[in-house]
Order: sequence, then C-alpha cells, then structure tokens
Amino acid sequence: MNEQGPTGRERRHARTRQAILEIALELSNESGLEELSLREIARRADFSPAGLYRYFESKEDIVAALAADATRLLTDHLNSVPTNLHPRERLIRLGLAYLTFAGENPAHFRLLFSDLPAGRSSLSEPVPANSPYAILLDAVQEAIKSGDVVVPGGDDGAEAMAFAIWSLVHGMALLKQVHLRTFDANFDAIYRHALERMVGTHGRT
Amino acid sequence: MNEQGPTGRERRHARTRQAILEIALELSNESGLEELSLREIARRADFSPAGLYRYFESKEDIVAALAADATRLLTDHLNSVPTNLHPRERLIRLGLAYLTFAGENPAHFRLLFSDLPAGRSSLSEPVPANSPYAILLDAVQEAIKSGDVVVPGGDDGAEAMAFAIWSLVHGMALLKQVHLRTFDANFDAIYRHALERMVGTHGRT
DNA sequence: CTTACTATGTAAACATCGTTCACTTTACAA
DNA sequence: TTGTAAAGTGAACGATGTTTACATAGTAAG
Repeated sequence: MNEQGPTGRERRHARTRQAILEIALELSNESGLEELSLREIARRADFSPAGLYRYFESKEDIVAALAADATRLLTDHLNSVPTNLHPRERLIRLGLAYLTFAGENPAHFRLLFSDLPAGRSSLSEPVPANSPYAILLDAVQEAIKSGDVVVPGGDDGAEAMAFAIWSLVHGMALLKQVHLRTFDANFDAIYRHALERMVGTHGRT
Repeated sequence: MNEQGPTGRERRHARTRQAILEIALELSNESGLEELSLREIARRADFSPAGLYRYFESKEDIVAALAADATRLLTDHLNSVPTNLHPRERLIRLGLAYLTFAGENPAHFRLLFSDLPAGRSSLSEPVPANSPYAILLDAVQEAIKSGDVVVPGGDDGAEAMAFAIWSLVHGMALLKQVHLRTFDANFDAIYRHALERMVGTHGRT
C-alpha cells in the first residue's frame, strides 16, 4: 500500500469514533458529566463495553476527546465575533459569546478548562495558536494598542487583563449553570453590566 | 431522661462524625474530590464500610457536610476582613480573602457553590443571613451608599455588582487551581489588578 | 481462490465502588 | 440484672471501568 489518503476502513473507523463521541455528549447533556458511564455509552451505541476500547483507550480518553471538541467549537464561536468593532465593544462581545456558548452547550462548557492542564506553563512561553485564549488576548492587545483600554505593567498587563476577563465570564457561566441553576433573573443584562464594568465602559459609548 | 444537654453518647457520636469528616477532607486534599471513596474513608478511619452509615446517610451526605463546613469557614474568613476600610478597598480585601481561602483550602473550595443549589431562587427573596454572599452584598451596598461606587439600575444594581465580583474571584480561583495548576506566575498581583479594575480603583487611592 | 493477517467485536472475569441486610456486640437505663 | 437501642461487622447485590481470551469479518498478498 502506497502513501495516500485514508482508506475506507479508516474512514469508517473515524466515523464510528465520532458517533461514540456524539452519544457520550448526548448522555452528558442529559444526566451530567459525573454520571457518564462507559457501559451506558456502549448500550446506547449497541456495543459491548469492551468494544469501545477499539476506539478509545479509556473513559478518560473519551472525556478528553470531548474536551478537545469543546475547545474547537468555542474557538469557532469566538472567531464569529467581528474584528472591526470598537475595541472595547469587541471585548464585551467576546465575553458574551463565551457566555452564549456556555448556555447552549452545557456539557461541552463543563469540560472547558476543567480537566486538561493549560497548554503552556509560564508567561514566557508562546500562547497556543488558534486557542480561545489566544483570540481573547489578541483582542486585549488591540484594545491597548488603540489606547481604548489602559492597563498597568507593560506587556504582562495585557495577559493580566485577559485573565481577568476570562475568569469573569468563566465564573459567571459556571455559577449560573451550577449553583444558580434554579435562580430566576435576567442574566443577559447582568452579564453585559459586569463586562462593561470590567472593560471600562461604564455608560453608553 | 429529662430534657437537658447532649449526653455522653451523643457527644461521642458527634466527635466520631467530625473525625470521619476530617479524614474525608484529608483524602480530598490528597487525591481530589473525584477519587474520594467511601471505602477508603472507612479504611483510614478503621471502620467497616457499612459502619459509616451509622453517621451518614450516603456518600453524598458526607460531601454535603463538607460543603456546609466550607461555607461556614469561608464566612468566618470573610468576616475577618475589617469593616471600617475605605469601601472600595474593603471590596478588594473581601475578594482577596476569598482567593486566599481557596488557595489554602483547595478541597473545601472545590465544594463551594459546586453542588448545592443556591439558598434562594430569585432576587425578590431575602439573602440567606450570615452567608458569604450576604457579606459581599452588604459591602457592595455600603460602597454604593457612600458614593464610592456607582452602579446602574437601582436596587438590583448592587446585586449585579456583587455577582460580578463573586464570579470574578470564583473564576480566578478555579482557573488557577484547575486549568492553570502548573502555570507559574505572580497570581497575587494579578488578583489585585483584576479586583481593582472591577471595583473601579485603577490607580492608588 | 486461498492464505495470511489485521481489524472488529464479544463474553467472561476482575477489582473496585456505594449500598443494604442480617447479625453480633457494646453501652446505657430502668 | 435485664431489656433496649446504638454501634459495628461480614457477606452480598448491582453497578462501574478495564483486561483477557477468543471468535469473526475484511482485506491484501501469494
């Protein structure tokens, strides 16, 4: 066999893998991640429990694959925010996009940044390209460069601000989805106020 | 037996209960909450697995007791922040106290707001007295009353601001402890910058 | 076409888990 | 001392994630 594209068998293998992941995601959205069971996935996929091990090394491996999917989907979603907005408004819109994603994809969201460690281990390492954080950091740097946002502390100031925004939206999404899951309020308005305060737009622009 | 204080048996029962909880907390701090095992608690407490059921209804019940402890400890810790500070500085110190608590009590922190639903279900209900959120909300209301902090939207504005601060510190603590657990940076400085930005103190006061 | 070989799938077993049940032992009150 | 409730145990149940040995189906080479 020469070097060429994926064979039929490989394509079928990849498709089955994907199908398993979709069932795992369904199950997670129905009953939560804690109760996700390998054997239940197997039942719904008409597999014997052992069969899944031809496609994944372990249950943890399945969850990791879901988390990787989540990161890719979030990246796409953040990339759909226009880049030519007023810099502060762009930051706000990125935050709101994060919150929308979390609301619409609860299981995927719960996987974000909750298991896999970060891709880098200090500020001196490069930011992983095409990651959600890279998009946010870029927007912060643009806002600083345009003078629209002022941060202390030079280069690392942008990272500090990106981390703050990230923490804020992640915290809001998590609290709403877990601890405040039965709380009735207009979260969309609250989200926007919080982001405007963080980014520095306290009134209308 | 007349109505009087706890008998010797009741005191011993309560002490054993507490001892079990301490072992459960130790185990959580060592190996994480996900891997906490009833049987491992029993082994370390020199109990048979079934014996624990004289003290707790279920594993979930043990975790709930730990979470209640966590809330009480956090409340104490927040109450140790002076109340006579400059209103904005007080808010910042409350946030930093939250982050300190999270850093020093990782297992207890992971239980905070992560399992039990909130004590109220809409803004019209009263805030649970002596809760961490009540302390924060009170500080926000003081800051607004003093004119030190300006929020839009009347009464609910204070709640929105309290939620924003809460989300920010919770998100920062969580991201640092989970996704950024191997990341090396001066988080204390980052925490303070983020809080100052959120509360509105952008330079020295 | 046949012969290897690999991919795919299964059944059975293992260790562990949370939980329950029947039972014994301990401690205290009358 | 006796009766009763609490405290504690071992064995079992059903469930989990995982491994092993085995069967079958597809495919590539002779």
